[in-house]
Amino acid sequence: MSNSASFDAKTTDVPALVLIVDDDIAVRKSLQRLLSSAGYEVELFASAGAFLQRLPAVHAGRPRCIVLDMVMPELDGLQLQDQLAAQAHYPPIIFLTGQGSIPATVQAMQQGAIDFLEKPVDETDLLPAIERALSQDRQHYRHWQEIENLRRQFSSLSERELEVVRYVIAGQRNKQVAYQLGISEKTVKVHRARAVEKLGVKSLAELVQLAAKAGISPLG
Amino acid sequence: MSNSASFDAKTTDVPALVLIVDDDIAVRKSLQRLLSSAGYEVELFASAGAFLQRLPAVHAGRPRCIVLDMVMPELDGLQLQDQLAAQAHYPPIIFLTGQGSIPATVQAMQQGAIDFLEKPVDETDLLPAIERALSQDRQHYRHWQEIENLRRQFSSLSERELEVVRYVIAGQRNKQVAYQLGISEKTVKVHRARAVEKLGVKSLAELVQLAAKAGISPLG
DNA sequence: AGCGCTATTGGACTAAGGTCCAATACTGTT
DNA sequence: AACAGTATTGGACCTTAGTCCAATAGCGCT
Repeated sequence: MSNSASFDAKTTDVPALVLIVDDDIAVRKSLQRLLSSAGYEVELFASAGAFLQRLPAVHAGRPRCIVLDMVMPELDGLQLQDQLAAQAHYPPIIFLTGQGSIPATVQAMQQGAIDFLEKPVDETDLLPAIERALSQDRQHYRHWQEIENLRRQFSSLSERELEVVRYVIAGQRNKQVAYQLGISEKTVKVHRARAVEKLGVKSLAELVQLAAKAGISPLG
Repeated sequence: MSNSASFDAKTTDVPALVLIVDDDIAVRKSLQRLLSSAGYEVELFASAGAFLQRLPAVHAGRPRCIVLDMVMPELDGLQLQDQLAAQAHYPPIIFLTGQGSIPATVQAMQQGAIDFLEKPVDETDLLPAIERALSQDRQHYRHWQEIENLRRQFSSLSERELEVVRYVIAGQRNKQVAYQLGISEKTVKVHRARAVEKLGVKSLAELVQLAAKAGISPLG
């Protein structure tokens, strides 16, 4: 009836998920042991390709991060990072590397990696890095969720109502809006009142701020 | 002109300024030669302390960046970066290092360095890094300047006027504002009109958006 | 055809905002 | 003491905005 599957995955206490991508099975197993015993849920991937297949199913409603090997056959770590950066919300990345170079480190960090560690990795380095990554993911998710909720509210407006709102938040008078839309001022008032009611705001000031947060651009 | 074809300092207005901090005089001279011939204005500093003394006089109105040696006696590069991070607008930092370690690289990048290069540095690495740094500085400066202009506009309001504005952008009616301030509604109208005139806005919507940009927090 | 949603308009009325006018009082400066 | 700036208030008047009420028309769906 209404819109599609609206998941209100209330981030109660979902266990954090660490996604490990490394072509060396010994490394995977070792990391899994370490991170599992530290209380994280862990998934292992032997290649970037396998990881990319799984990623769409990894729900964003729980804290996640990626522990990513730098050198791998086919897609290497930096290339995978590129792929991820192309999409909207991807988990924070912690790079691991056997013989890391400074240029590679710099590039990874410039592209947004949250940390870059050398193998063999010590847990006193890895665990804090994981926590920072998860913390960032939580924060990003909360922010993204807030925006999404706003978008959902605005999508409950009819086309006309939204149109009116866009003029109103641009500072136009009802009369001007009516003229621009070729309708009567009365109608504008109705749409405006409906919009205000649907969005649950109590003043024009609130409406303007809400629209700004939701990224609704003014018209006129 | 002939040897640095693609990376001349193409600052349309003010010449860009590169601040070089290195305890090795040979490095300083070499960088000065390279960057001067590339069209940048250059200042040299033999220590972090000397640099910090000079910094307050470096005007933010021109594009600037810092080329910073990692290892130095007394304050080293990372410590200087810490010092700088404490203050409001500091120039983007490009690190140089003789024998860099990956942890140091990561730390520098996490703290906001724009690049991290190894000595001896090649100009095909350094010049693009400088341009990125200057570009970022220009952008930050424009943003900072915009905020400052807004703050200046708002500081032209009287205390009372600003107070009224803070209530108004919170969505309060004139009547409510009058009650909260213990003055009459008429007076609120006057202050409000004055504020709107001083700020050069034509509607409440604009006022709200302007105040939000300037970081004016609502009241009530 | 009937139902529900959306868009549209009108009248009458109240509340609020904006704009003219003019006035008093306190402050700090010259 | 005279002056400029700010804060304050009032009245009269007009323009907007918001709120009741009620109504018509198109659209897709059952």
